[in-house]
Amino acid sequence: MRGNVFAVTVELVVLTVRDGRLQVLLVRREMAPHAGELALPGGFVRPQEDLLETAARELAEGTGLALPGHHLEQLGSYAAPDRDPRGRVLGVGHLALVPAGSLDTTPVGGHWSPVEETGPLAFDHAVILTDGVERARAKLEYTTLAASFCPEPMTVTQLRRVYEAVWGVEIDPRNFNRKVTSTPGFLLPTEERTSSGRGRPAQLFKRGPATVLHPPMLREPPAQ
Amino acid sequence: MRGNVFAVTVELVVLTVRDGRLQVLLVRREMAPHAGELALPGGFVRPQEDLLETAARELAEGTGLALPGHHLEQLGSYAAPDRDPRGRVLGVGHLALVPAGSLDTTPVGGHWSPVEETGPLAFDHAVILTDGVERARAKLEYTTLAASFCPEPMTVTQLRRVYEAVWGVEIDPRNFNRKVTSTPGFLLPTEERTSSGRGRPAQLFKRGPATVLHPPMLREPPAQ
DNA sequence: CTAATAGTGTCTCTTAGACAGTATGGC
DNA sequence: GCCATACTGTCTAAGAGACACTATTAG
Repeated sequence: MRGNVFAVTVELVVLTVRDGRLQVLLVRREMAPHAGELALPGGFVRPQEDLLETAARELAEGTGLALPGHHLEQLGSYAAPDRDPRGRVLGVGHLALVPAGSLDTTPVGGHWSPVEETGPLAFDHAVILTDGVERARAKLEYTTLAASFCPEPMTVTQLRRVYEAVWGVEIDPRNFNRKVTSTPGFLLPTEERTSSGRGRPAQLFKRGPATVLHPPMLREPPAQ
Repeated sequence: MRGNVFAVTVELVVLTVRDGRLQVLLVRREMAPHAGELALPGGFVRPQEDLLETAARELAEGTGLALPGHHLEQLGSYAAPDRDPRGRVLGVGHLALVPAGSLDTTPVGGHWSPVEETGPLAFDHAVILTDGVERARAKLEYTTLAASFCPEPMTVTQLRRVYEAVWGVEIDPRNFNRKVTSTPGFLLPTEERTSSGRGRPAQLFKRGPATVLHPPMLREPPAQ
């Protein structure tokens, strides 16, 4: 067969919302190259694996979270000739969204870091992280993906906190409530309500079958 | 280095609008595997090339079109273990949009086919084609990418025909005109007008600097 | 009672969609 | 004149943003 020969890895951008901020799962590399530096979790694709299988396996190994039940999608591939000193390595970035609270214990060998406070990362992982964060921000606009950041069941306020954390903006609670509850299939009401908490108990919802938002929820102010 | 070894190819979904229909550039394979079958243009990534460089080179070889001036973006990677009988080959799909009329001569070794009328394609190229078409359809909603399908300068009607062909819908010319001319930076008016044609001459526009549409142009009817 | 959070209602402004009507060319 | 295409104007309905207000809990 003609052509150059590559090793292929999968890199994971695992995002969650903790303490009101968008955070990413990072690991410290134990082996060369870039030993001791922070990096995205990931690893080599095995002989009989498809890309999504590798990503799901790495997610399970790194966080203990299993599919289905968590959002996982491919971001894109990165193959600059000099991105890995060992030779030509093509990295396929993936985006995973996990609900807050599903990883109360610190994940094995990794830790959470606010996406705006990650220092330099190994390889080109900073670029992959930027692309993953932007993908997540964009998808909140026109899909119901924000619910993937929330445990089930959830309150409308929890969902709104996700939008505020991911976009870094404040959203009017009343207009937000009207928007999400009037979008068919976004949130399915249950009969239950929150029990703890200081104020009036909130109604609990489950994720609905809708995947796209029509019309979308736009984040940018009417740009001048 | 651990891990499996891959060959890496770039596959191109080159789209244009001809005769009021969305069409894709296909080539007939000369060599095994899948000799004689229709396929997307593409080829192996060379030792010192990045993915976008390979895609630009293949686009130039297959169509004679050179970057910059044409839209080219990565779609995603396809790496099912059995997608190529020669062994493990990872294919990176790319989407290219070329203006109608920039390829009046039939491209070397290829031909245009309406996207709804392509028969079976070699490898998993039908999947890549579907993903590319859906990406193009989605991007028309919230970007100014439709202008990449038009030669410069263009009329508002030409731009509307692009939306109608890509989405397969009819759009009210008057509302469309109001929408695109009131979006800052989408179309830049010129002093020129069309000379040939049967009716009133139309004003000619150039592509503006805007890349995103705020608010977007939604394609789906208020779904019930 | 007060504080805190949840949820509803109302008004305005913008914009999409559905039309009618006018303008300017070729023939 | 006629026809074709380009372009403008007007009305209506839907949704976003900006508020005031009510509801239900803990203390």
